[in-house]
Amino acid sequence: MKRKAAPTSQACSAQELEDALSVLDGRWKTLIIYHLFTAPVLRFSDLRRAVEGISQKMLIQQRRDLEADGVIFRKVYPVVPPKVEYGLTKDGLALRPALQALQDWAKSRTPPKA
Amino acid sequence: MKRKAAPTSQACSAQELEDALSVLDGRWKTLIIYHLFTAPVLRFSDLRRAVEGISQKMLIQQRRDLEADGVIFRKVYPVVPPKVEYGLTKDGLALRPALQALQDWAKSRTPPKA
DNA sequence: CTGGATCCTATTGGATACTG
DNA sequence: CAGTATCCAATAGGATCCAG
Repeated sequence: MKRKAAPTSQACSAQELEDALSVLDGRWKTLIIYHLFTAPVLRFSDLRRAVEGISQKMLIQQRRDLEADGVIFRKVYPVVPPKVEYGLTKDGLALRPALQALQDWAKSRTPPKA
Repeated sequence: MKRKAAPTSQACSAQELEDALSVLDGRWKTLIIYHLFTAPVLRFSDLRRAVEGISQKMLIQQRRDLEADGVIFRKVYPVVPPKVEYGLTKDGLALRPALQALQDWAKSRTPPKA
């Protein structure tokens, strides 16, 4: 679901949390970001292979959202076979601790079943 | 969107991240958890007022998911006017650093516009 | 290679009425 | 008070075809 600007008009800082989540929401965003941690930059096709399972549409769409949110940057090379590289911006990189914390949580909590 | 078990069958630990996100996904889950940080336990109506904007259906539904994921517990009092209290489990509380990190990120990144 | 545009379906989530 | 059930609208996301 799309979390738009929270209607929370109060002083409640749950607002900030919503703000952060709104950036990461979407089935693939976090995955895209995650994979961008593994390399300085990735090309479109690299990302598509990395995320694996993502449709072209989603990769473009969610990538664009992330770009709009200033999390990832896009560098286009004006060459014959189009070449575009994507990478994390300052804000994107700053997201690492948070994602790491989530990942740690997933690992540490009462082991599911497997 | 519902993030079901990631089909990622590889050794890639993006899986863990997905796992964590799947628990928090849903428009209100993080908000519910967030508000449960503010008190040891909250009653149904308390939560409803706290989250504010959430429909009864969503509160029940998402709360139940969180319960199923072992993030929050539910204590029913067999009294005349039904009384049920909700609180965070061990795993739920362990989620705090992660959510805090996200919140910090939201605050620290290039100030939007407001 | 990158990515835009459509069509289409599953899911999400909101409103409301009803029950113990 | 807490929870359920149903009807409905909005949206996310997948497949596919087209274009620079």
